[in-house]
Amino acid sequence: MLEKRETKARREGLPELTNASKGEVVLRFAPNPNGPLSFGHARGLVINNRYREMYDGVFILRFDDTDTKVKPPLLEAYDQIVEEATWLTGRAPDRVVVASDRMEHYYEHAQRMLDEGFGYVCRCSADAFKEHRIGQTNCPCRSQSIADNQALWKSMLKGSFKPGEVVVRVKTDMTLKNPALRDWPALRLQDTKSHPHPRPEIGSTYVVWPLLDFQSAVEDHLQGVTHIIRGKDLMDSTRKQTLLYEHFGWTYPETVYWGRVKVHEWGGFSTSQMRKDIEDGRYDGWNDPRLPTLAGLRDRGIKAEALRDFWIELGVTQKDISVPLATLYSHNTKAVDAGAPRLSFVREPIAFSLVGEHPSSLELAVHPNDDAMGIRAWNLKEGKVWLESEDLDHMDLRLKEFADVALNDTNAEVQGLSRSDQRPIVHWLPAINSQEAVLLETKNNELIRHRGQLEQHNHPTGTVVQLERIGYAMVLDSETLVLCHEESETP
RNA sequence: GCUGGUAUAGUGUAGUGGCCCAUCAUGAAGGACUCUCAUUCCUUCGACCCGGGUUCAAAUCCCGGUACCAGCACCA
Repeated sequence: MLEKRETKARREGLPELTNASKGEVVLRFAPNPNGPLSFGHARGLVINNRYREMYDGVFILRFDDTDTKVKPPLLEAYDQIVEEATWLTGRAPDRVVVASDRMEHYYEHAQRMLDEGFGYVCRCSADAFKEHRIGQTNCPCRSQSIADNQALWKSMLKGSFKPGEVVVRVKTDMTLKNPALRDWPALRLQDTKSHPHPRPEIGSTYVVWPLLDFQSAVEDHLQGVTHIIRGKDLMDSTRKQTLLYEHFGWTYPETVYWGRVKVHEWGGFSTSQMRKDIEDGRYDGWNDPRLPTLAGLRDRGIKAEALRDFWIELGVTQKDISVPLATLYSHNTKAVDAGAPRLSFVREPIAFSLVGEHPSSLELAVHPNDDAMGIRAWNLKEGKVWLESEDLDHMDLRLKEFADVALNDTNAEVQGLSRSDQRPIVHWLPAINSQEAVLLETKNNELIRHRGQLEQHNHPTGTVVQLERIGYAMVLDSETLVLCHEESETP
């Protein structure tokens, strides 16, 4: 009976990792620091970290910064990524590894590859080699002697070749079924004179640089990585690297893949494109609320907890998926509501004078479900109040928590304090308790500025409040707020 | 073209031969509560890509389609 119920129960959280035992799991996540972290990176961080938690393992953050031209690293990104990862996972990475600091290790292994004859220096052009790959024929360089390879390698290191002229390949088999695996390139040359590495301590020091598949494979072994969780676009990487591991006599880590994720509301944002757009001034910075970056999300009030719940819920299936932001927002609402002080914000305010008998002050709850959060005191002596112009299509309104009123030109006549009928309830604000403010809203990649009157408060910058009848918003400064969850575009 | 991968409600997800006329979340619609278009609670809607086969029994195994995605870069 009991067993039946257990097997029927829905699996919670992530599935078990194969071949994993507590205390012996080493995981890593390796972004390219060519910009700060994006929404998609959060998946790698969250999933890897949850597994670290489950198995009491080690989590490594690694910077794969081995390309200085196509995807040049951004110097500021290194620190920012560590900081963002810490924010997201609630914990600093156990280890931070920077590939560009580990070049000697990669050289050492390249050397060994040539010495032991499972790698060679190839002087074919990219096009020429492509022919060999398609035709399943060996290129002439493949049969060079070990001594020739060693000599060529020395010349490479000395800088006797130009980028594009020579490359180090892993000897696999040119007749392999999968063309992607045939004698794949492991290291190449980069012109670091005209494209220096942005880290000053690296700069133009090296001309020979490892490619991802080689660098990553060697580094995973050096760091003792046991499980790799990566996108399925890297499935062939696994196969290439497994071939290399066989040559070295190593055992390849267990791998798990996830599919592609698209967000309905965001098209294809690439880090390189965002970087360009920011430089061109189309966005204010990496934390612009319109951008799908971690910084952008954080700075408009999306909590790390919501991001974590979101990604754990999606799990690690290999399906390519497309998710609406509404799902993330629903997680964020859960994370934020109980602690969000309520505030009144009147957009496009119209002034009215309160006439008739009424109390001179009013006390409102900071949070309707939590008395402990205190009260808000409003002063009604002056009598000037703000109403939202959109609410004025009715002349009889109920001012929330206060009174039934009848509107005429400029007066709001108090008809009674208790609710007497089903007239609409609207939010409002005494002028004396309010100040001018702007509410930012992202919509269709635009930034809309709603001007209005905001209830005075002393919540610090970064507080997520709830603007009654509008939505959750984060305090940016004394007169600016940003809406956390923009309205859905497809109702 | 070659190679590999994936297909469960609108969107995600659970499910590894009988507990499944299929789980949970989200969404939509309705309702309760509430002096917010919030929160909370309740109800309803809605799916196993198609066609064969194996089996007493298939979402689950096999075969064949179809669709979508990825790799075949001196990017990561």
